[in-house]
Amino acid sequence: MSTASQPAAVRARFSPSPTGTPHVGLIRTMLFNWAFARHHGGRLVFRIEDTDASRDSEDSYQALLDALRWLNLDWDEGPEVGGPHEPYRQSGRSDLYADVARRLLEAGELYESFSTNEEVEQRRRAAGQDPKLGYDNADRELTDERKAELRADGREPVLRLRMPDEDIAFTDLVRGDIVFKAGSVPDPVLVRANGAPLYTLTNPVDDALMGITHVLRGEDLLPSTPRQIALYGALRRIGVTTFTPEFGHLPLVRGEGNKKLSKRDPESNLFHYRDRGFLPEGMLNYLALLGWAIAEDRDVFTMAEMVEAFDVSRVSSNPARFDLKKAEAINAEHIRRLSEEDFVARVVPYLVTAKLLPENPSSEQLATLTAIGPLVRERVTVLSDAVEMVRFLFVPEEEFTPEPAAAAKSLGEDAGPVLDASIAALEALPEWATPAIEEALRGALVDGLGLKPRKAFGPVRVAATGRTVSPPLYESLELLGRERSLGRLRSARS
RNA sequence: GGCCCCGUCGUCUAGCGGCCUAGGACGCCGCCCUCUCAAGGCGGUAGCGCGGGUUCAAAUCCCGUCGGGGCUACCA
Repeated sequence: MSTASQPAAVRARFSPSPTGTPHVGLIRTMLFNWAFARHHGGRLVFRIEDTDASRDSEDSYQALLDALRWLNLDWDEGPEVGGPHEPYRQSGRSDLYADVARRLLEAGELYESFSTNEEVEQRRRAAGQDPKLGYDNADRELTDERKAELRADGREPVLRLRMPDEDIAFTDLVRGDIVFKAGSVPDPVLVRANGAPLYTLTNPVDDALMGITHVLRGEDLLPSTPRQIALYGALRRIGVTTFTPEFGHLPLVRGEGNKKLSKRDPESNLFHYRDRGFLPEGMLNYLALLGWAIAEDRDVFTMAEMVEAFDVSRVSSNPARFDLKKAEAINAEHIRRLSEEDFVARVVPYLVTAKLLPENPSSEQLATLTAIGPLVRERVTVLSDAVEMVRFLFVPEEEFTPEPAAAAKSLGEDAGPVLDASIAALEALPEWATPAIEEALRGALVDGLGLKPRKAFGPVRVAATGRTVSPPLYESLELLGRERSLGRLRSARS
């Protein structure tokens, strides 16, 4: 298909419908468009396709903005930033569509169609064909008299696009040459009988009006490409645009099993990951891996590096399964790369949500968190993991109590001597610091009681932190302080 | 059913005719380190769907076949 007059400057776009919660597949599409536009120094247009009032919602629209802002994916034209093609929400562009539709109809590119689904189905059956073949283009050559009769019957027509009777071929940016045989795509409805424009009209018309040069979207939209290219032909003939954009179809993101990740699947909800404490950079890095690789031997990278290296033609055409384990591993790596200060800043909101810290933590609390930070940073895969890991440091003393399972395992009968020896050794300490604590405990338990290190510290750990798994013990005790540490050991003893 | 897309370890991928005895990552298993858990180090497990053809040579090209997926609305 012709792409003559292709402009030099890249203009990509992201054009979701505000339905439901932001979906990881949708965000992956945004990410690739963003990286593509940024890599080529082009512009990214963000457009909201809200022409279906029954499904769209303001909440979903707000959630979309929220998601993009959280991820730091910005756009050059669109909601909240404006641009030369306002408005960027299709619900505010009705007049534009009506005008283009009228011109298309006058030029004979569109025609009035009165057939109901039932009638089409009947005709298909009568001809011995599968009704699933859809509309049969039967209304293409309706006479004015016939149309008048139908109108007199109280019927109102939809507007359909007259598809060309030839193969439609194009070169997909990720898949290469694709051909749809002539006659395999029925004339699509572009405008409803009530005059409301459909996605089939609004999407290509806006792309044309906004000068979009590259359309990167999910593979699920591949079958709609021939009719869009056909519409583009019509739009060029009536002078709405001078070129047809290039198309690239991104592989589907699948969930467990082989099915496309559905919006109904909780694993597809982007906010689910944010709530658990995925970092934006970790999430984005993983999403980028769904269909793209920065290098043969590397899979952790920053967005700046992605922008630098991104190349659509290197996007895989295989569907990709969303693998939570891998996503977590990538995220954990990004967490470890955080500076100490940054890690603390990012983890605070999760501690606040867990009610371990007040909205405005005291400088003392922040100092404690900063001290324990590096030790927990390498032990979490998502930020919310930090909550249970530092709980023992921030929980009100009267509420502190070892986890039952941990207590059952490590604070039984034989823990008595261990706790007694620990208490005695720690009480005698002149200085409450990690090296001294270690020396005292080792002396009392390993040398004194002859215990294996592995065995020796379990009861102390559970008594002091409440869990069998904790940050390193001596550091934890130092931060807990002499008073609280000894208090907990004593109460575990009784 | 029709149209279209896809087929390399369990998963994501590298591979674009010889560098492949198929590389990396996650996962999984083992060992080391070790106060728990991690992190880190070392090692291991596992794959070109199948059948033809082209070629001196095929994971790479062609055909077929089988399998998976998407779409098939007056949704987007």
